[in-house]
Parts: sequence; structure tokens; C-alpha cells
Amino acid sequence: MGKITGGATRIEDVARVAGVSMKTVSRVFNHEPNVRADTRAKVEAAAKALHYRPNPSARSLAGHRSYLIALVYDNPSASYVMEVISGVLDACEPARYSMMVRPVKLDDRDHVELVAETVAQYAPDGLILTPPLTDDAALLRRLDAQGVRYASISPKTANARLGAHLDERSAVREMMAHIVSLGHRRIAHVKGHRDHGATDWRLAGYRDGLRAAGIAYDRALVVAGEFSFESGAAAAERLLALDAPPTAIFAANDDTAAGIMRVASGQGLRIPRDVSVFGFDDLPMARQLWPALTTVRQPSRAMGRIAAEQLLRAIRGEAAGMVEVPYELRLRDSTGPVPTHPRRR
Amino acid sequence: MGKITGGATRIEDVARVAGVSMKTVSRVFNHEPNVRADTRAKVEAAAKALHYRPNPSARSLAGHRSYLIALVYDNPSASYVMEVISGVLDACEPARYSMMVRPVKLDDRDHVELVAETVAQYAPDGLILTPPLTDDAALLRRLDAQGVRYASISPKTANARLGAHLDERSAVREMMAHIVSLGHRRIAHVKGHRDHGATDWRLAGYRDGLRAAGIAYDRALVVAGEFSFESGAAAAERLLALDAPPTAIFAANDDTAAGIMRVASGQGLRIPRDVSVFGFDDLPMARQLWPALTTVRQPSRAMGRIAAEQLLRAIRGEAAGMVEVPYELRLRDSTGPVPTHPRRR
DNA sequence: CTGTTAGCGCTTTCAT
DNA sequence: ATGAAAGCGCTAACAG
Repeated sequence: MGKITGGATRIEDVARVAGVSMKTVSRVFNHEPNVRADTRAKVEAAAKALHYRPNPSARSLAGHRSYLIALVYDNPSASYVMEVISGVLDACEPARYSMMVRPVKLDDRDHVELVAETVAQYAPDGLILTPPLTDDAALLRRLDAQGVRYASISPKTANARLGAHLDERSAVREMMAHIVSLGHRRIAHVKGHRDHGATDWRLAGYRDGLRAAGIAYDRALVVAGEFSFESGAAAAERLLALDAPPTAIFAANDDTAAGIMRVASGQGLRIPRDVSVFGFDDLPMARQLWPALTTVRQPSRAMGRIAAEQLLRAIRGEAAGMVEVPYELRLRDSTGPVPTHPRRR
Repeated sequence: MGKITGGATRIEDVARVAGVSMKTVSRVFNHEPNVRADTRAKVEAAAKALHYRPNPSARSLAGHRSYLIALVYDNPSASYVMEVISGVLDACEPARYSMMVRPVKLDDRDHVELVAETVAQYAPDGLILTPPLTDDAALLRRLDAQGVRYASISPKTANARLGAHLDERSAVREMMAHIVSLGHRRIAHVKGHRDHGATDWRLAGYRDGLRAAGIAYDRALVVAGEFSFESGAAAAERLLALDAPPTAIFAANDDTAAGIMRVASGQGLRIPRDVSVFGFDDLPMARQLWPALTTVRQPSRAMGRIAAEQLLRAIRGEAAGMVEVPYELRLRDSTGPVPTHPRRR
């Protein structure tokens, strides 16, 4: 019946068996100092024997803390969110925190209210924000006003003081160097959604890459997108119809790359023989595309874990900050040498 | 700071302003009977004016219930789980319940212990199980022993008394009828993972479809799979190498279908001109495959919501059961008329 | 380093 | 239909 009472042993039982006070048991379980090692051992033995588990409700009621953190997301991609969820849980378990999730739609007028409502109702000790919510000024303002602590994953601005990020700009720059080394000079870019910070970082990396190779920036080769399959497809229609089409296309993310690949294949082009395509994220689907997609892997699960760890450190009053995590280039089959006889229309 | 105390108004404040006792406020908030309409109105007005929100910890500590349900999954597919999460949250909100998630790996030796541990620690009022955990005998036995209530989504056996399911067998039978109407007679099937109930239902539907069309069951056309892209690819290699290859392939799910399509395309076959392919699930990727995949849509979000609703009804002591939800056939571009001149190897 | 006391905010039980 | 008192299991504040 999920009853809490009944068989459940309480802190009092542990105290009696261990021959100490309730408060001492509490100290042991909360890793507080000022407990002799042998006392600690006695308590731990008693707790183990009795299968004692602190009651979370009592703990938070008496402690004026919820021991809860809320993950807020506007589902950019299911696999991304699932990875982040796993990472946050990885951090919560050893800290004896629990996690709740709060999906919101950035486009809904009242999304700030929805988050504020969750905060008011459940009083989480902190929030984890995923992009693009990390850069939603109205939301951040409200959270600051409410005095809610939050950690950001891949925020756009350097303002965010807590969380995890990846040097996307350098990652793209590095990937561009690889593409250039394959002989490409006409490299296009399909940008991400306006509101996402990643859009800017990835564009900056693209420009860095061009500059490093001494290639002029060509506006005609940079088209809008919105991190979606559909926007990739639309962008590809335009790019491939140019008089001098690109020999390589950098998609702002893997979904976009999938859309590009579909259109290119649909036009009878072979990848990478006729055109190279590369993305960013390394979603599971990247390996399932045909050919398998060259992309940048970001360790989403680790980023979720690290962001949560930093948040928990801040909650405990320990030093915490914004942590940079490493990326990896995944060079697969969707990129290859530049065509020797460029296609002309 | 996420502080619970401080500005937070308590039930006592509401009682004072409304001029009633704490217990009456409690009655109103818990929808208990025996409150006069005007008293109820007074309480609601006071609560609204004070922005009162019951403290979840106090509520569950005093009430001996956690007002929490746990969603347990072994990530069959990220988008599936995300949909189910959304559905469960849809049901939780109006009921003032919260949801926690507990990912487990069926292959881990101790997965039953992990779930039992979560139950012992958080005392959720119930669990939601997703496949294939719905059919894990060891887990179910343990939960029954612990006296934990649970609702199942798409369980294999009809034993499950609570939850939501879909008539997968009829869905496949109906899809088969459509394929047969396109002229196909050599229809192959790539099965799902052994442990999943869906594997059996979908195979049964396939056989029903053959029988209805007067087509003999051909063992050579039914190959093992495990609901994955890779298993689909492997199965396709075998099926397409047959002396008399199938003209249509029913993949047990969309991931499998994607693997089949990749191999078929890789061999230079055109879909559906040379071979038709259809799946089951209607994941978002189904529309992004090229050509777009014909498949069966199951309303995962609604199923999550309904399973949670039934669970909550059972928790409240109301009548609840296993609810069947409707499916939809999504006829897209990966299926077409049977080739007039069948390929021969 | 350890213990005592009070009380977190709510629901229960029992009374009226 | 409504209320008063007790107490859920734990931690805070203080005492020693």
C-alpha cells in the first residue's frame, strides 16, 4: 500500500538500538561533523540492522528544505532530455536528493508563471535549466526575484554562474579544420534557432574555421534554420539550388543534418561523394542515418550530472561554478574529400 | 532560497481569515464531503487571497501517504519515455500528486532490488510500469510481496489489472489487410525482442493477417529481431538475400524498420517500388525517414495519462481497471503496390 | 562531542 | 457539518 508507517523503523528506533540520542543519529545521516568515529560506527550498524531509511517528508518538514531539485525543459529533443535526466539522477542519488521534472513550452505565454508555480508549490532547493530556457530573460528575472537557485546547462551568456557547458565554438572550429583538410572551400552553414545560445556559438566556430583557412565568409552559404528536421530540409533545397552549390554543409545540429541528407538523397546526390554533411550533438540517430553522420559529441548525461552537482554544492554552501566539459569529434561517413569535378547546375 | 518557511502562508492562516477551523480548510482542499457550500466558498476565497499552497511534506507526513507515484522504465526509446512522462504528469497535476522517475536496466542483476529500494525509500503511493518491465515476473512478484500498487502500460499478459493497453494484434491485422490489398503475398516479419509482450501480439496480428488473406505462413519470412535499428539491419540482410525475397516487410517497430530501410537503400533498392516496409509505434523519426514510414500510431502520452489516472483511482479506493485505447494506421510513403515484376536474385 | 526540547504544517481521531 | 487535540518523523536551537 505504499504506507509509510507500519513496519518502517524510525530514527528513534535506531537511537535506542545504538544507545545514543536521536540527534546523534541525525548527525550521522547528514554527515555532520562532531561525531566520534566509533559512535558513528555504532549508529551505522544499528541503522543497517534495522533497515532504517529516513522519512523524506519528515526530513524536509523539520529541516525547512525540500531535498528536491526540479529539472525544467522545453523538450528540444527527447533523447537529449532523457540523457540529462539520467545525469541529474546520477548526482541526486548519492546526495539523497530527489528530482522532479517540469516540462514547459517557451512559446506559451504563461511559461514563466508555470515554473514560478512549481517553485511556489514544491519549493525545490534549486532548478536545473536546459536550453533554450537557460537564456530566457523573463524566466531568469523571475527566478532571481523569487530567490531560487538554478544551474544552467549550455547557457548562451557567460552570466550564468552555475552549471555545465561545452566549448561549442572550439568544437566547431576544430571540425571545420578537418573539413578544410579534406579540400572543401565552399562550406555552407544552416543555422540553429534564433533563441538558442548554441546558434551563436556554432556560427562563431564556423566563422573561426573559415578565417583560419583563409576562406571569405559568403552570406549566400549561410541560411536560417531552427534545429529541426524540416528546417534542414528547407535549407538544403535552397543551398543545393545555388549556381555554385556548397561541397560541404555544416548543420547546426543532427536533426537539421538529417533533413539536409534527406533532401540531398532525394535529389539523387550521393553523400559524401557529391556533398559532405556534418552536424552537432551526436544523437543516437546520428549513427542510424545513412551514411552515418559526422558530428560533435557532447556528453549530455555528464553535463546533467555536473550541473546538478554544482547546484547541490551551492545549496550546501560549498564552492561551485560553471564547469566546462570536453567535446569529441565523431568523424563518420557523411563527410569525405571534396569532389574533384564540382557539380554545376 | 527555496525556503519553505518565511513568507509561506499556512493552513492556520487560511482558517483564521475564513473564520473556520484548520480541519475545515483541510476538508476543502482534500475534496472531502460534509462541508457546506458557503463554508467551502469562504475557505476558497481566503486561500486564494493568501495564495495558500499546502505544504507537500507536512501533508504526507501527517497523512501517511507520499502523494507520489514513481514511473519505472527501461528506456526502450527516449521519445516513448518522454511521451509517457508527459502523460503521467498530465494526470498528476489535477490530482495534486507528484511523479518521480526510476530508470532501471532489465539486464542488471539487481534491477528488482533497485526498484524495491526506491519503494522503501520514497514510499510512493503507486508505480507506473512500462514495457518490458510490465512483464518481469521477478519484479512483479516482489512488488506484490511489498504490497505496492502498480499500473502497467502495454503489458503482455492479461493478468495486469490496472493500466492502459492497445489492441496491437488487431492493429497489425488491419495493417496487414491494407498491405494485402496492395497486392503483396510475400510479406516478411522481423520480430521484436523475446522479453517484450508486444513481440507476441504483433506476431499474432501478422499471422492473423496472413490467415485472413489465405496466405500460408512461411517460416523463412519470419526472422528474429530485438526492436533495434541494428537488428533490423541484420534481418534485412538475410531477408533480401533470399532466393524469393519478400515484397513487403513488417518490422516489429519503427527502429527496426529504419534498419531495414537503411540496408535496402544501401543495396540500391527503392522503397516502396522494390520493397515495401512498415513498422509500429509512430515515433517522430517515422516521418523523417525517407520515404516516410507507414506505421501504427499508439498514443503513448494518453496511455501514460490513463495508466496514471487508473492508478490514482485505485489509490483513492475508486473503481479502476485496464483501459484499452484506440490505435491509428498511418499510411505513408514506405508502402506501395507490389512490384509487377518481382526481383529475383 | 552529545543530548534535550520544541515544533515544522498538516491530517488523524474523536468529539460535538 | 464542524472543531480540538494529538502527533506524524525528523531537525533546529540550545544546553551541557
